Formats: sequence, structure tokens, C-alpha cells
Amino acid sequence: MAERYDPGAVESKWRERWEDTELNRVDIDGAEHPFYNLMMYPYPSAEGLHVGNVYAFTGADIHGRFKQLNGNDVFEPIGFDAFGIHSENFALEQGVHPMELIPRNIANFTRQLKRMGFMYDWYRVVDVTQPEYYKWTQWIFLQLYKAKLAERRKAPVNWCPSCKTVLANEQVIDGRCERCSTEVTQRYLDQWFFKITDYAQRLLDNLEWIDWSESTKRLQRNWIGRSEGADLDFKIVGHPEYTIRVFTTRPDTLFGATFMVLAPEHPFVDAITVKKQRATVEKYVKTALALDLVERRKAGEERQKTGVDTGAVAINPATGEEIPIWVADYVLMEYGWGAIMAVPAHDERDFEFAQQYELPIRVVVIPADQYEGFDPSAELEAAFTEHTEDEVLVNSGVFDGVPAAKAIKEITAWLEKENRGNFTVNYRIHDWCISRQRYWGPPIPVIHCEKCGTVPVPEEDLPVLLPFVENFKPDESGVGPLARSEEFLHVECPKCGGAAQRETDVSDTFLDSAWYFMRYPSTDLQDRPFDSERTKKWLPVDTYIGGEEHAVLHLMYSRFITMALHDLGHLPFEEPYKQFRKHGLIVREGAKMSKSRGNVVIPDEYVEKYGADTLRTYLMFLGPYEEGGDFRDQGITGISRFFDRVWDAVVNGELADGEPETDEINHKLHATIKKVTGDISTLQYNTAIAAMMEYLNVIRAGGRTLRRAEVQPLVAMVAPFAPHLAEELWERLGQSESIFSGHSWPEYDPQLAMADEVDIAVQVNGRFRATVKAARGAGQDEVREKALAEEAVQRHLDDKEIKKTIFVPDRLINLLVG
RNA sequence: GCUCGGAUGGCGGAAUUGGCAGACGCGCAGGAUUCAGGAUCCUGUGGGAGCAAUCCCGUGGGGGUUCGAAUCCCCCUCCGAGCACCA
Repeated sequence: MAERYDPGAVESKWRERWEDTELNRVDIDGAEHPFYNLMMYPYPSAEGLHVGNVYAFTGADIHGRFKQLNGNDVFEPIGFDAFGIHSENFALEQGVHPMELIPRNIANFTRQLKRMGFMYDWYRVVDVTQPEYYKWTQWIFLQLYKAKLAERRKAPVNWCPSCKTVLANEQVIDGRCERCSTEVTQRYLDQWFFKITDYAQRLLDNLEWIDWSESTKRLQRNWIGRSEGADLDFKIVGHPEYTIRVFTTRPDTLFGATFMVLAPEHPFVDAITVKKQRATVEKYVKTALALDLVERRKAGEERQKTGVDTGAVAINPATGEEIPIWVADYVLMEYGWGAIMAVPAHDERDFEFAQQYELPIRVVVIPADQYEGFDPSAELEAAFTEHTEDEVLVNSGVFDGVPAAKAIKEITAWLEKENRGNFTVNYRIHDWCISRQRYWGPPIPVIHCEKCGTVPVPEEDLPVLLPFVENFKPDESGVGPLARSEEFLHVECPKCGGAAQRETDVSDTFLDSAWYFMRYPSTDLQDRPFDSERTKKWLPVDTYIGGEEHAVLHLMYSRFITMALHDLGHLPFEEPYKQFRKHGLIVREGAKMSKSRGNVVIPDEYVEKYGADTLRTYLMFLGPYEEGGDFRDQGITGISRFFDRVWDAVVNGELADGEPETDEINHKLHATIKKVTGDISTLQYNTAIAAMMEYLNVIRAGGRTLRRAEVQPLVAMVAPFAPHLAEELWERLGQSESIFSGHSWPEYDPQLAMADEVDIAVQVNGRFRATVKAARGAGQDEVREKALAEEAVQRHLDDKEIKKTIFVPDRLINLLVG
């Protein structure tokens, strides 16, 4: 009676064995071939592990196990991103205090993660809500504060009326809160900012050399949004004390600037508005500022442009003409200088505005082929084209006829010489607002003293403990719930000893995750955030695998924090992850998974039925890992059957000793090892699995007695995907050590991996007519002779003369006849 | 609107990067086994014509380059993602 594969029994056996033998416990100080394999730690939701988590972690775990099987000491830690709005909102919904709820969720997550067979080192878990962790999050804040990279200022901020907190720009998706999808509004509050803009250029430059998924790098590039152009100054008639500075990417169109526009918040608005227009302008500014950010940002057709004339007049430095100054809310204070020179002929927004208010439009750039015979007085259609070498300036004085791209440089140079402007670069990225008027986060370690102002908490007083606050519900006040704890709020000023108050905001949860990977190797040390020797040994992270939804959030923030800590002398490197690979998204039956659709895959059900190994492998088989896949319930049986057969091949029946039985099988074995080794290295797990299946089909064909040398390498190749099964089979093959404890990955012989006989396609006039077998490397004459011997080839040659032969060695021969 | 992906059998997806399209798996059909269902095993499975050998068509649509195109170039359609009044 054949013994059947029982995943449940095999998996629980090895789960216990690994735990007893501490197989995945890494010798942090003693490891000889350190490899840091990181995956994005989850926030422990009450719903438990999502199949998306399992997908992400499995792909990363396979990578880690593969490295381990190849002789590395792989450190693969896990932790919990348990602070933050998401966790807190759930606690509110359930009416349970987060201090009670979160540990419960973490326990549940831990159980589920262990069931999946990830090779986590459970002796080094990070839980960001523990004081021994957030003490150091606060420490990082203090370091940035000292370096003047943290700054408190009043600013318009994104406010989520539902979560009742401020959000970073990165957390506003389509004008809505990324967590609860409520429309975001604008508020003016005192906020802490991290000056990530100081690092914009470096964050951009380093993208050139870090080994990351291209698409992720592109997202970051777009988000940083570098644009080159010029700052230039406009004089105001009758106000010699003011000049309006603008930023433009199109200095070549300067001669076409027929008016200027200030943002409603622009500091000069009040001062320069003429008496007659004062009431109108004041009213407009008031209305504009009352609009929330979302409404104001609605572009183009959605909302008509509005604006008012200040009555003031500026001088176009190029033409010397007087041009009117308007105020309009389509100009944003946050970008550039909050003021623009309007060139309606070459900017759609300015054009729309000019049409609406009947402002003059002057064309200054035209296609080069229209330059001959151009009449400068003629009316021309506005043209919103990119400046190319095919375009030249007109109506532009001495610059007439100059190609637009060249004119950008020449006009900028001229402005610089005149001291009226200069070349400059602008970035779209804004400073990172880290204040949150919420409860569930690390208190920002700052004290406000009436006498001394803002005083940082001395490092020796850290951590500033998050107090238990019974009613942690956020409210409309813009003041965080921590203000409700009298005991927390009132404190002595560390400087003068007088009565003072603590900062009541907590920091953004993205600050917790910006450095968690630095903590893992040092979780056992309480006197420093990370040990310098261990950091040198393990960091930067060798491979980081995670979702791309964090491209401009976590991944950008952690790069910034790493750079800042590097510059402050705390880290020997400035990029945190040597290699980053994004994984795709997993959908079900072609549709996104969501609770409302009711199509969420609960991993537990499948683990119960098929085992963790089968679920892991099936998830990887769905499609290319970096692109995601489509989960179909029936598909999992394919993997289930595959493992049944692998089991059967090893366990049932005698295995013969000696080399693989035939050269053909030996070749197939080596070719498979080569293919699987390559595919796993590049995260192409789906084709790696297909290759193993193909190999098994080959060796099982004909029901022959298998040889140990045919089967054992397969067991090793299966190990990253199905670690429990592989361990069991490894043991049954007579191995006494864990398959993961040594260098168990099979080697291949590159010569053997190539077949010595190949099929060569034969074409006649480009159409396939036959295949012939030939020795690898066979020459054209030999192949041609074989091809001509084929009956089908002869038929299509039809006795005509062969005019030309195209020969690709080992692949194809194409015979061309008249 | 801008930027970037993508479209291949009934389905998920392969294709050595310009060289036999459809690997591998699911599903389906036929057969074996079974009292039966399930499981398992064999065989077949892009479409069309033919008893057959064989032939023709075929990678979203149209054009092109090439001895040869799923792959490269141009135009179009549809789907997805990110950004969006960023001057």
C-alpha cells in the first residue's frame, strides 16, 4: 500500500522540529556569510493575515531560503507596524483600546505566520509600539531636530475630517484620505516637518545606481518632480521696494509674458493692490482661501478659472512693457514662488485665463518652417507645444529666429548678466509633515515652555511614554487626545525648570517604518538604537521585497532617514537597500479582492485543506512574481498533484543508486537545475515551478525505477517553495542534517545542461517545413544536407535552384528559392 | 491631460529576447480502474479542410522593416497603474 502525502502531519512535524532546534535563529555576531533578506513588515489587522501578505512574504521567503541553500547565513526577520491610524481606527470601530487590541492581533498574526513556514528569526521581532523601540524613534526625531532637519511651522495641511488628523501629501490619494477615502480638507496648524526637500537632489541622483525595480524608481522620480528653469524678477511700477520673483521652465517665452498672476496667499497682494480694486481683491482672496485644498486643486474643465485684477502693473524685463498683475487661485503658493509670468500663447492654463478675462495673447514661438516670411503683426493661434529644435522665436527682439531650446539657455544667460534672474531647479516634493493629532503613536519628544520656547526632551529622558488614555477618540479641535492626560501634559521645562507643556501630537507611523530594518539586528540591545558593528556586518539590506504602493511613502522616507543618519555620522552608508524588488498584486478570478465584493481569499482555509507548502507554491505559480497573478480556486489542485507525485517518487518504491539512468535524463536534470537556479535568482518563480514539473514528468515517464541521483536534486529545488515537504523527503533520503543547514542546492554542469543533439528548424522561403536532428554545433553544410534529405523539404523546393541559405547554428536553416 | 505598463487557446500563463507560437498548469473530451461518486492512471485538446499523409489560417486592429515578427518601427482601439492647475 503506497504511503500518501499528508501535508498536515508533515508540516506540524517540521514546524516543531525547526522550533526545537532553533534552525532559523541567526548567530548575529558570528555569522560568516551574512545575507539580510527583508520583507515589508505588516500592520497586524484584526482580520488576520491576508492572502496578499502571504503572497508578498512567500516570494521573499523563497528568495531567502534559496540564498540559505546556497550557503549564506540568511537573516530574515519580521515585525509589526502596529502603531498608526489604521490600527487605531479599527480599535475605535471595535470599541477596544489599542493597548489591548494590538497585542491580541500580534499574537494571532504570529500564529498564522508560523503556520506558513517562513524562515523568520523569531528571536528578533520588532514591535514598534513597545517603548524599547519607540524610544529610538523619538531619538531619531531629536537627531534630526539637532541637525535642523525637523522644523515646526504653521502651514496649510491636509486634514482628514473622518480620521480627524493631518495627513502627509503622500497619504492623500485623489484628494482623499488613503485610509478611509474621505475627502481631505485644508487647515492651518502648527506642524512638525522633516526637511526631505533638502535631500531632493540626492534622493534623485542615487536612483541612478541603486539596484531597484525600474518602475519603482520611476515613481520616485516623478514624485520628486525635478524641473529646470529660471527664477526671474519683475519690477512693480510705483513699488520700488518689491520685486516679484517667478519660476518658469520656459524662459524662452519671456517676450510673450503679457500679464502676471499671484497666488491668493502671496505676501505682496495686499501691498500692491490699488485702492479701487482693494475690496474686490480682498473678497476674492477670502473666498479662495476658504475653499479647501481639494476644491482648489480641481483642474481645468472641472472648475472654471477665476481671478481678479489688482490694478498694479509690472514691467516685462524683456520688452519693457507694462503688464497687469492679477490674483488667481490656479497659481499655487506651494510651488515655485507662488507667482507666475503668464504666457497665454504657450501655456494652456494661462491661455484659458486670458480668454476668460480678455487679456492679450502674444505668440513668440513658431515652427521653424514658418519663420521665413513671418509677419510679426499677424494674429496667430496659440500653440502649446513642447520647445523643440524645430521651433524658433519670433516677436522676441534680438532673439528672433533662435531655436527655442537654445533660446532657453541664451535668455537665462542674458537675465543672469542683467542681474534679473538666474538658472534654477524646482522640485515638486514637499517637506514631510510628521505631526499627527492622534493617540496611537510615539509622542513627539518636545516640550513647550513659555519662557524657553520649544525645548527638545533630553535624550536621557527618553522614552516619552505613551500614557494610557481611556478616551482616545480624536476630535475636531486639531489638538491630539494626549492633551486630555493632565499627568502627561504638564511637565517641568528641562531648561529653566518652570511649568511647561508637552507636545501632544504623535509622529507619523511612517517614521516608525523608516528605520525598523536597522533595529532588527540589535533588538537585544537597550542602550542604543543599533550597534555599529552589527550594522556594518548586516546592513545595508541585501534584498528587500515588497509592494510598490509604498514607492513614494515608506521607501522614500526610509531613504531620507538613512541619508540623514548617515550625514549625522550614525550610519556608514546612505542607501538602505542594495536591491529592491517590487512584487505584483494578486487578484481573484480577474477582480480585485475586497471585503465588499466578498471575494477575499482567506489563507487559513487553503492551508487547512492543502497545506502551507501547496498554498505557497500555488501562489508563486499564478504568474510572474513581479507582476502578480490571478487566484483561481481550482488551480491549486495542480500543485497538490505535483507534490503528490514528488512524494510518491521519493517515498514509494526502491530508489536505485548510481548516475541518472540515461544521458538524456542526465541532460534534462542539469538543464532543469540551470533553469530553476536562474529563474529563482530573478524571481521568475512561475517558470521555475513549471521547469520542475516538466522534469518530474520526464523522469516518471514509462514507470521505470527512479534513481536517487535523479530525485534528490529535485527535492532540494523544491525546498524554497515547499520547505516542510522538502525536509521530510530529505530525511527520508537518508540525510541526517536539515536541508537548510548546509549547502544543499544542486550544482549543474554547463556542458551537460546543453543537449548534444538539437532539433533544427528547416524553412523554405521563410515557411517551416521540417525539423532535422543534428549534433550541437553542426555546420551549415551538414545541416543543409540533412534538410535536403527531408521529403517535405524536397516537395517545397520543387526542383528550383537554391539562391540563398540562411543558417543559424543549432537553431534554423532557411532555404530561399526563386 | 502627462508618464508608464499591458492585450497570446475555454482560463492562468510560456516563448532561449528576431528563429518550430501555445511550455507548465487548470478546465474539457475519450478510455482504464470503481457497485457508485471521488481519487488516480493513460490518450487527446488553438481554429478550419481532410479517412489520412498533409495543407491553410492564427498572438487586440491596420500598415511597415526583414529570408523570417507575439517580439522591432509607425498609426489606431481597449484595459490597468501612477501623477495631475507643478508654471
